[in-house]
Amino acid sequence: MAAPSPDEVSKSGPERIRDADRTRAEILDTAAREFAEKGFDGARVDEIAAKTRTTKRMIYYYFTNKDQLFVEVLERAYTVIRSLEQNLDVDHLDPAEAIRQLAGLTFDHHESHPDFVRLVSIENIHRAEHIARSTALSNLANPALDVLTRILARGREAGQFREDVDALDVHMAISAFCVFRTANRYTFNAIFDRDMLDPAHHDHHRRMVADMLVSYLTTR
Amino acid sequence: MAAPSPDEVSKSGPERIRDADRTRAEILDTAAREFAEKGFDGARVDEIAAKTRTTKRMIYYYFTNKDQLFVEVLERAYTVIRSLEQNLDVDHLDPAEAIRQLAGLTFDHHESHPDFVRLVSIENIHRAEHIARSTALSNLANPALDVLTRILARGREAGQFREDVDALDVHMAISAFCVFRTANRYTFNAIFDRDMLDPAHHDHHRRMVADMLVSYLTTR
DNA sequence: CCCCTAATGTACGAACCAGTACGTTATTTG
DNA sequence: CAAATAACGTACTGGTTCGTACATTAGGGG
Repeated sequence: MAAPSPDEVSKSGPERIRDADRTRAEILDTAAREFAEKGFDGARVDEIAAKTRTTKRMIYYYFTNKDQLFVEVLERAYTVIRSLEQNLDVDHLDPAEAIRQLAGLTFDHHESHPDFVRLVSIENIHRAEHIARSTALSNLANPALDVLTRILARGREAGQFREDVDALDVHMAISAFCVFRTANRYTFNAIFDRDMLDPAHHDHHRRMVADMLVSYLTTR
Repeated sequence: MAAPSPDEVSKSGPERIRDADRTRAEILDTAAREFAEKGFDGARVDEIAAKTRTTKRMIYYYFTNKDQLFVEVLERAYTVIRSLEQNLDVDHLDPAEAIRQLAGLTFDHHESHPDFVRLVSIENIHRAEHIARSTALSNLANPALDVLTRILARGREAGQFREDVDALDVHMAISAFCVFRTANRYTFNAIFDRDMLDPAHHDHHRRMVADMLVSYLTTR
């Protein structure tokens, strides 16, 4: 909004005492970590403030209240995976191989962003009320869906893929697998004594999603 | 513990003014609903008490504190699905068909027990700290795993199933799919405008998990 | 039938926590 | 460089919430 000169502050330092953008971003970062760690109701605004170089007053100055802060945390978290998916170019690949690429990308993202998965879990406990309040999020389509739709169409035309599945079904199946490993890591480990995120299973699981989807799609 | 005469109180009524078992069970029921609804930190002990025919004092009398109450809520929730799985008899079926049965059972349970799925989500946000504190839960094996192990062994012997998957992998994949529909229902609906629990998708999804797993297992 | 204890209710406290009133300083703009 | 405003800090409050001290009663055992 303000600060129209992003060049001369490139190397971050304590030159600028007051920096709205930096303060805002720092709050958002800390809040994301704190919400992911403790849940919405478990997180403390005072604690978030304490872990920032600024004060609680600033949180309310920039974000009005705790709910709105969580809304903007979610907005930023979703933006990351969206931009990642946008860079996916698989139109030149064999449909089956394209599915593998997409599954791999989703797998990698969820594995390397556990906080994102946790934030989504938390938002689901709250019945997505924050997303509903965010025009940015409720109007945000998923670029991966367009990609998927094209892959499926090509696969069907080539006679390779079954006809009774749409892009959302496939996206759901891939997400389910990738989300579960992080979202249910702790109860699964407590009960079955297996850490799904143990590096020992990484390659196997990564191949497993891709194999599952491809074998399913190519079975008629 | 007390109440050694379970016969003459069969038809529930206000005969017995004081009934430890009834009070305890009523608290547990209400607490389960409240925790599932609001999360651990969102749930209020006062609110749970208010929705019971007894008082908050009784909650602390029977459960010591909020954490222990949640522990016992979890214990009861897990017991339900465990006993369900125990009744599964698929040793006489073709391995592929056995997998379908197991997937169907898991699918049905998760669909009809959204509160269980939510409680597990909540417990994962808290890193399974309550399960860890419960000897009953951390020592509770999953009967479905033995069933699965036998199915996989038979499938491999018959040359139908691939060799590089174990029972936990399969259980994970099935659970992931079934859990996701309920656990991520709200964010998925908010963003993609599709209610995964809409009856319109029920049969399709139910067949989908089974097909995915069977096609995956039978592909070498 | 009386006493003892398990079961229950009332009222309260102390800590916590989201949010704000009020005051101050840096930065920008004219 | 002065006035305006954006950015920031301190100290506080009002309501909430887990947990408990204390009082009471029902019901079973002797």
